[in-house]
Amino acid sequence: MDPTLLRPLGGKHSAKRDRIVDVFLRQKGHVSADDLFEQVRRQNPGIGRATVYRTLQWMVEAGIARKVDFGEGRSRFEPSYRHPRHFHLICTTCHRSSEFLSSDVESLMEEVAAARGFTTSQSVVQIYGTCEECRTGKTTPTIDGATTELLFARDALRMAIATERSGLEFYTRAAGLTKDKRGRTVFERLAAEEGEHLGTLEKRYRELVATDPQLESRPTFLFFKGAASGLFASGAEELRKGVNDEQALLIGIKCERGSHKFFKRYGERFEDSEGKQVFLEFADEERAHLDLLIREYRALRERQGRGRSTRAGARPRR
Amino acid sequence: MDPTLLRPLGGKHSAKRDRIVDVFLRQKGHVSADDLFEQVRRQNPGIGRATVYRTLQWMVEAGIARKVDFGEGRSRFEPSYRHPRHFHLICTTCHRSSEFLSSDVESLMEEVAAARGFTTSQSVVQIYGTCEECRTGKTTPTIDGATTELLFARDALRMAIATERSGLEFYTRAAGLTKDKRGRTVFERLAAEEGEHLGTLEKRYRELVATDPQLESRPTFLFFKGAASGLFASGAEELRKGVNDEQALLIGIKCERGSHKFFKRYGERFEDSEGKQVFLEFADEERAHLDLLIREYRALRERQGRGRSTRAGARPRR
DNA sequence: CTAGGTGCAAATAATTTGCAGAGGC
DNA sequence: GCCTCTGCAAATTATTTGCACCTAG
Repeated sequence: MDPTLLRPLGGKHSAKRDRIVDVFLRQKGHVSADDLFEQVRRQNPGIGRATVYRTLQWMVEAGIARKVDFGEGRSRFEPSYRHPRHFHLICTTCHRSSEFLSSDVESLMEEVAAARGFTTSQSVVQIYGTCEECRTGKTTPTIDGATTELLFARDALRMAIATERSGLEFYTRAAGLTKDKRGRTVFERLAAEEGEHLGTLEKRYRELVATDPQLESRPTFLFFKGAASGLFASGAEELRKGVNDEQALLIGIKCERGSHKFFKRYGERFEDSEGKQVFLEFADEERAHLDLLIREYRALRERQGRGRSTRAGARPRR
Repeated sequence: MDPTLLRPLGGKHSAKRDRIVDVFLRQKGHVSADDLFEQVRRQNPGIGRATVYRTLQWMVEAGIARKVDFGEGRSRFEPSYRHPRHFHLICTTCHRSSEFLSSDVESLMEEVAAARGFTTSQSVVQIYGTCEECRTGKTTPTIDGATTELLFARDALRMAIATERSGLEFYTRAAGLTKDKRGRTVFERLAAEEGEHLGTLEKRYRELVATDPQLESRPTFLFFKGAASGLFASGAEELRKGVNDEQALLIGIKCERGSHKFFKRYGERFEDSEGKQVFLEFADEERAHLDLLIREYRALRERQGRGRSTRAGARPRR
């Protein structure tokens, strides 16, 4: 995680190397070795080109930097500590590249690698083609390094909001449906908490958007069809079909499991430490919800005299 | 599709260029420009290095070749006419690479590109890490260019067999379950046809495996979680829960739709023209099954006096 | 006849290396 | 003091280009 932990790997400390690393980490987009050399040179004459190359090489080995190839005949580098794996759409006409993140692609790649007994250290996804602008002449807002962190935050928040919104709907509906009084109280409590989360997230979202008026109109950065977005929504859908108390609990358990995973996964990737904290906190709370629902489910079954048995609750966490 | 169609693009014919293209297309793995130059030189002295470079450049533009970068400081090339998009697992220790294909990754990438208004010409997925062999010392069969087509056929057949097998189970079970005589006949007929398909596919599979005794033990090449593999299987599962005639038809419709799509998609990619034909033929037949089921579904509803209405059948094809 | 293809050798461009000296531990 | 880092310049490597010549259409 922390790049400084990796730094000592290669040998002795050196002021010059530290300067290079420093300049590099401040970089926004993708630098070529020579770009970096010039930048370093400007602030710090007396550093040789070879040292920059050597340091770059060492940073890649140490996992601080990632080498990317846009097919221009020279390599470019990017700091790797942010989004361990983001991908590139590369326009072969204007030679600009825009980034995106896709959890779905990531997890599929993990599966494939695992199936082949391959231990992944890093993955590259590059899609070459023609960008909208080059094809139609219409200007589209570009995504440069500077904005990716904002976009990440924006999209993660959007998804979180969608999740909480449908969570709220789900629990409200479930509370209305549940006959058992105790169960109803649980659902009401959860609804209240989701509502609170929703408020927090929406506030953060508004604040974020306020920092950059164009932010909302920029294209999607984070693609994620999995767990989060549709989870509670489809749960609410199921409720509409009519279910009994027990089924409602089971659906809730499934949803919270996904929800917890979502907040955990993206919380860890947040760069903005405040945002990260919010997400990780929520992850914990969703976990607590999950446990609550599981307890409730067990209690229900026990009251029904069926005891703990066949399904769910059997693996309360993973 | 056919590379020869693209050949005239760049200008005049030239015997030398043709020689280079020829040697290149015969290549199995990933050649570097210099590798190719030497190969060409061997058979055909008097061809200059520059010409090889120029031809390679031109082949990439024309779509005959694909440039891949394994981070060795030089480019490698592969013929692109086979599998438009396959991906690489690259071992950073032994520097060997093995290929795989994943429909799921492909379709996700298509979605992302489309969402950004990006027209894709080619995509690169490279996963760097350590292969099983380098990590454990155990030797694993490698996949070289020579075997990918066989592996593709093997995996496509395996999936097809699994599909047909569960299709057979599904229809047999459905026939047993259906009360209506006419409906039963339909299911029986479909069961018979799936059984026949299954026979054909198993025969092809046996023949294929006979050509290379090690084929079965090689690792998976084609990863595909989507539509096909689990479709009928989950359909059969649903049947077990108990459904009425109408529901059985609806499930069948869903399954056939996926099945048709599967055979179509992979049929198109088959290199072996006989295998291709089988798949495409099956795709047509599955389509016919689909139409039959839809007709049957409508008839059923009409007999029940409910007429054509709300769901399914509304969009018989897409 | 002429635009484009080709060989060779020279040029370029990115990156690496040899070596003498500097600096951290 | 020793081992590693560093700057500089020279070397190496992959790829491109200039130019005179050749060849298909």
